[in-house]
Amino acid sequence: MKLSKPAGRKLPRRRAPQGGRRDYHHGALRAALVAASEDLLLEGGVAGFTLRKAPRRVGVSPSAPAHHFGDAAGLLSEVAALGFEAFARALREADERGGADPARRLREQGAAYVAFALRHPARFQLMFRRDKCDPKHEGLRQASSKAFLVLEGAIRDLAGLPRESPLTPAAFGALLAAWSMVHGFAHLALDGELDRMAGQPGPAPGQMLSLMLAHVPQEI
Amino acid sequence: MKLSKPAGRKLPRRRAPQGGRRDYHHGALRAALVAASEDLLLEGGVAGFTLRKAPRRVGVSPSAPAHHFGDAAGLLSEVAALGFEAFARALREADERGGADPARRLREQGAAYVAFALRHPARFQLMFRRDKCDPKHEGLRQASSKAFLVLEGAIRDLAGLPRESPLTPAAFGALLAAWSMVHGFAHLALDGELDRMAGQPGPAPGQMLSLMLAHVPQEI
DNA sequence: TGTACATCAGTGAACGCGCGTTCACTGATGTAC
DNA sequence: TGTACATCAGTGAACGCGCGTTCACTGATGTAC
Repeated sequence: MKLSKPAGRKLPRRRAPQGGRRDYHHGALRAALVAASEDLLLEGGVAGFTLRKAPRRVGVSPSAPAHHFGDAAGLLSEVAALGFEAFARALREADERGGADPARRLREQGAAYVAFALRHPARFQLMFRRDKCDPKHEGLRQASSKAFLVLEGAIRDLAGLPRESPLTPAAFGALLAAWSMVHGFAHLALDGELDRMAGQPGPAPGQMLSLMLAHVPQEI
Repeated sequence: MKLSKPAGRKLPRRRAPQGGRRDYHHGALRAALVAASEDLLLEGGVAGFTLRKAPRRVGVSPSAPAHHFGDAAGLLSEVAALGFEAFARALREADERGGADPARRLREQGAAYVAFALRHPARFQLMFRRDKCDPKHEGLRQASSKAFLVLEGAIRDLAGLPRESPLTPAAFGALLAAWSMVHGFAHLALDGELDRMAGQPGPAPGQMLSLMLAHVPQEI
């Protein structure tokens, strides 16, 4: 029988806000579940996440997450939204590093895009797996559109278009080219295709990115 | 109790090679399992495939696939290898449509790359999920490298490099830019990002591709 | 041409596992008076 | 300031399910003599 629990391995599972007292209430369970989910994603990708593992990691019962998030999509949407917030921040910082030159801003954003994907592969993977998320999650929708607007801003300035006007077809093409390029590079790198290519004589993976970024649109 | 099977719903599960006789031996089980797996991938993506569903579809016992493929990775590797064969064929045909102009060949390949991904989303998804495949599968290795060489060929001709020489850094950058661009576009399209973008005023998804392909490297 | 036997191809019941979800419950917290 | 009570937050056992894998088995096929 496997019904008895493994003895003596109980980690202190809740924070004790004052002194050593154990609380029935966790106090910050919502945030703790999000953090645990990020760890799970990092370790096993989207497929490695389950709605049981996250509470287990926090030391809480399997039914606890339902209280805060409903189901898996609810929890993952929260994680993805936080990912997009950080992503948008990274893109904005890169954009500022580009100074007054829109072409340089675009290249800096491209480098930051790939860097984010490689530094946070789990977040990145999840962020573009909307099928795992709740399409009605407002925070996710807003955060992702925030990130997109940073890219669109640089394209707009490169094309000399004012903020409100619709994009011209040429500007649209440049936006798609830039976005697709860095997005594809990130995927190829994460899927191991670039390592496989590096078996042949050629530049090291680290140099590949800057060689490619030379082809980000310079003018519109 | 659920032990009894649903009555009267047994499809004829094996081919009867001569007349109506039912064989104990399937005759073409290997191919049938591969075909069933492709259907499963199409319906539910990589996550929708299981090693039990494929034989169930063919009308064969759950332990049958082990005989031919060992495990899930073995079966999926076969599917991925066939996918890469078809992919390489599509790229080669596109390359030929480009005639004597290497830049045009590259653009045609780009269009074919995306078209293949959108027409065979399940195959495409699996082909770049090597974690689901057996890294030692020889057919898969060869088929994928065959596809890659079609792309490399056009880049080489665009740069005026002979077949055997290593790629120059500039040629490498162009190769990465072209590949990443179409690969990223395919992913963005399959993940629904382009549809989401199409909510705003802008070109229709069908036009997006050709607007982007204008940015495929034209010279090296 | 016939027969014995090895090998091949597939069966089907059984295993233990982790999953998502449900359910009646209980301990802690906040609020009204 | 004290008390009653509603609400909130989390428990833990139980459910039915589909999964991958194992196992002894058996029917069909191919080969040697």
